[in-house]
Amino acid sequence: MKEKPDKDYLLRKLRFLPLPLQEALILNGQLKQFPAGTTLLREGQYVSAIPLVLEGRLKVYAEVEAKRLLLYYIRPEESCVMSFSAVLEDRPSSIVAEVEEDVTVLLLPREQIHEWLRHYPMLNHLFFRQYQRRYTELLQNIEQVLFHRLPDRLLAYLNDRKRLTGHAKLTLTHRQIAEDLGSAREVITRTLKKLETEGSVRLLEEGIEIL
Amino acid sequence: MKEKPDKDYLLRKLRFLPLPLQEALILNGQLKQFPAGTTLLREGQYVSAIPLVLEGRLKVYAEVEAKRLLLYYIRPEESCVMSFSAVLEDRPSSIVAEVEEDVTVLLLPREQIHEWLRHYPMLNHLFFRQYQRRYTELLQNIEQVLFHRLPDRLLAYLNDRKRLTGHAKLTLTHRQIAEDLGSAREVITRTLKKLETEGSVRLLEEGIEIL
DNA sequence: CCCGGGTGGTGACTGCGGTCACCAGTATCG
DNA sequence: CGATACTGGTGACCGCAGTCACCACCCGGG
Repeated sequence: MKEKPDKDYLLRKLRFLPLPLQEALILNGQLKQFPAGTTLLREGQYVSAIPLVLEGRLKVYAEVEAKRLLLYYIRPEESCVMSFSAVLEDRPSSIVAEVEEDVTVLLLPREQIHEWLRHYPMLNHLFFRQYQRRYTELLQNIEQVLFHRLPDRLLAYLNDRKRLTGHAKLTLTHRQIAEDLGSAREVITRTLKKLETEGSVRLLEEGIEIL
Repeated sequence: MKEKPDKDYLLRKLRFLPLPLQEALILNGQLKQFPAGTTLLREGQYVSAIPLVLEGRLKVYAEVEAKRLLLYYIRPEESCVMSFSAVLEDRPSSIVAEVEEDVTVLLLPREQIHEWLRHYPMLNHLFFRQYQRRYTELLQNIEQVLFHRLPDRLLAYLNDRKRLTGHAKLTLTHRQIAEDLGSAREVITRTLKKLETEGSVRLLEEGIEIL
């Protein structure tokens, strides 16, 4: 029975949940930290725990034959719906999760999940909301891909990043952007130039400024 | 208090659910039928009930500026996740639902849903599975759109239809296919020809045969 | 009967964006 | 110091697929 020094931290981070659920999660969850750049989950892997992000940010991709498409970000108080399905259906993951900003996650062991879902309506509700959010996000994404041209998609992406980071100046390489959008580096360069002449962005040495 | 003559029918169709839940659904649900071609739900509409399909088939589209993309089908014992979110979050629908084969649906009033979700773990589980299924379907869809060419997408679509209807001969117009794939009629004609020369399909007067 | 609506079929054009090849600038490291 | 490996930048090319403008059918209704 080792005393958990993290308990105060956890209690603070889990305040958005009802108390009995907090206790259960703290007792059975596993607190972990990962530095930016870590790949938490690869395609085809099985998942043994559902991650609940407390701090930092994860990026989730679909990956097909070395090509990637950014699906969504996981921010504090959020979780990963793909891991839900992997756990609830016991199927391998079809996505890739990477750490974008150093994260602290609470790993919820799959054994207890079903029971918790029954006992704590709040957790159930949280999971539902997650599914619903991710679904509409994915839907918007597919609409972007199918019905909008690259300039629009790129601008939408940049605005997302702006909201996400809180900065109007983004320090992203063209290559990174290309990967997130499933496009090519040169194409992004060209398109950014185009957006600049249109006055939507300004290209600086330090990064891209959204106007 | 009118006697429900549909009760036997409903009991038969709801056998996949536990008995108390069956009773609750039968008591409060509304049985409805719609002929093929009916549009049940338009973009921007609010939803007041969650449809549970008992017979027939619905088609669900995303619609953006007169362009469509087929998202999924709803078959017996299934429901519509977009209506979940519309009900649970009280937001307007962003999709279109059409009847493809005459359907019988049981409409579950939104007022009771939350309570049922709490009281009947089975319903809760059913909803989760629905979300999960739709999510992976949508994911596959987006991968198709982004990473695969039209011939592949078309072939995948045709094989879906084959599984769905059970017939290897499909009676679809090129226009219908184009709408489902968010493409254009002429393009589908061309691509079908290409698939025929490759030996993947055979074009007959009565329809398309999948080989 | 013709007319209007639906089918499928085809050729020509076009543009988006992915690919290739290459260049220059900068930073890091042995 | 040169070697290497990142970055962004650019011009040429080209293929997929969306669009336009047709045509030939076939069918049902007035």
